[in-house]
Amino acid sequence: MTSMAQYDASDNASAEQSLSPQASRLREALLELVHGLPEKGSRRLPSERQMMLAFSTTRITLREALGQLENAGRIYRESRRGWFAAAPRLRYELLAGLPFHEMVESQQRQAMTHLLSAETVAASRGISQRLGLPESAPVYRIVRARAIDGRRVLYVEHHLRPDCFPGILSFDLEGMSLTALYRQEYAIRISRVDYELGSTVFGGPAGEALYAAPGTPAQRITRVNRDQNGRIVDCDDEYWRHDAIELTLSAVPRPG
Amino acid sequence: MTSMAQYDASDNASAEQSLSPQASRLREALLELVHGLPEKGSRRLPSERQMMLAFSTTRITLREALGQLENAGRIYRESRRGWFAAAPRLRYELLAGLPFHEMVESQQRQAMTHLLSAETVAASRGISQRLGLPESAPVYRIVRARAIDGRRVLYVEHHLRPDCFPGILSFDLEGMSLTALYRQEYAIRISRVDYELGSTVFGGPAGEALYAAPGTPAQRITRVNRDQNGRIVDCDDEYWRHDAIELTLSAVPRPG
DNA sequence: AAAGGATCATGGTCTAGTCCAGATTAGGCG
DNA sequence: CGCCTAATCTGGACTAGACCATGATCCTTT
Repeated sequence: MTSMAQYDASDNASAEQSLSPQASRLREALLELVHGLPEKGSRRLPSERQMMLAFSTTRITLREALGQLENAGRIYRESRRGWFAAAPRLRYELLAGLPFHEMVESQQRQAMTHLLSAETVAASRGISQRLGLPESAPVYRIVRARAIDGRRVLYVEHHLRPDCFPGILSFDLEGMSLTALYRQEYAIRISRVDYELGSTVFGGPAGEALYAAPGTPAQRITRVNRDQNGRIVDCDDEYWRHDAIELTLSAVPRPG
Repeated sequence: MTSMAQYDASDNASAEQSLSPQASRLREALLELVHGLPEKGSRRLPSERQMMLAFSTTRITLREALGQLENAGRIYRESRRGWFAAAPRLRYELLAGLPFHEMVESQQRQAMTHLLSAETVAASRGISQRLGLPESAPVYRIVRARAIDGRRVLYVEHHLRPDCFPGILSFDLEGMSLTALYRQEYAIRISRVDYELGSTVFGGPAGEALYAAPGTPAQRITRVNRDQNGRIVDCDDEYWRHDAIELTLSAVPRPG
């Protein structure tokens, strides 16, 4: 209880109390280190070899402790680049329907979008099913990486029905929000969403785009969007660095 | 792509493709092993030492691979007991408002609840804030562990406002759903919920109750419940084995 | 000043062990 | 047949290294 008081600043009394007693010394030391980092500027931890010497342990043991703190979302790593202290989580209100930039900036943080690709592709089986199209039908695919305060935390793949958004690929997809484009250029507004949330790991393009080491935990958020007429217009697959978000949701349960 | 085709049966084209090339051999072999396990009966993997010999590698390397599959939710471990192949995830429809047993049984699986404790305690700071009570005010705390098909996957702590549910601790809290009790005995129905979802790790009572090794990834679901008059009546903290669930949600976004 | 290349540091991967505590199991005893 | 104990097995924790590919940096060359 005492040793873990700072392990998680939040008030969850029951998880995250006393992890294994042996390694706790190391984790505590690491958390102290994390807390000692400046708010602004480099949130980078010393190199593994430095820390290993400083705490007089081995690399394996150190990495074990780092991995647990990574799972807890207190620190993260960029592949082959080092370990960093995690920033406070972004609060992602699922039903607010806010574009990424507005959501981020409303929390006094800086948002940035990188367009990775925007092209017409043949729909995979899963995508075609979700969009209600025949397999291999042409769809627009827009892939973006999004950053908060300079750190890439989200990899998104959008798949759009081309019949709903003809020629959308020629717009400025890096600067504008898709939902704004939908509304302004196509008079389509998202009025129903089906979410699916689950945990996975990074790997492949998503991992590379976010500099995430393979096997790192990730939060998957899949969405199917319908317009005001109930027609499915697009779907998207989001892969978040799991330490970067906290999802919130306020609603009326169905059966009441 | 090819090697990872079976790595995740779902259709996420972009994450989880090619993890590190060296360890991929090991992961593939482990996944084959997992797929070779019987649907019914023991889903247990061989001991680490056996696998290490079978794949002619070291324990450290093997455990690294196991850890990545654990993060991906393909396998899980019970502390000091061994590794097991994960079952398909339970679909948890957040807004369905279904009691645990109904949710589980509607998916042709077997539910079980273990009452760990039910008592009056002084509210911690966080709990009192969430319930709108002064700090250290008495509250009912009900702690339960819940299992699907015999495996404990959920640790829940409920905190109830005693003024809303006088004497509720003397009911059968193991066999009945709380929401059913609320409705039948107190004429209270939950008509608004505030969710908060995030990733953490197991440790402390939650970890022990689920046999989860410390540092294992967990899915936290926190909820504050209001009755038909908008009054906060209780809140709960759920800690799920992250491989055991997939959250779904279908709703109308706010601004449209 | 920009481009290119060489060097160095870092994390990623892996080997080969040891010791320990908790969980399981097989016996033995009442 | 049930209870208890002792032996065994298992994962948890840790030591002490090594090699490699990539990322970062600095320095030269153009």
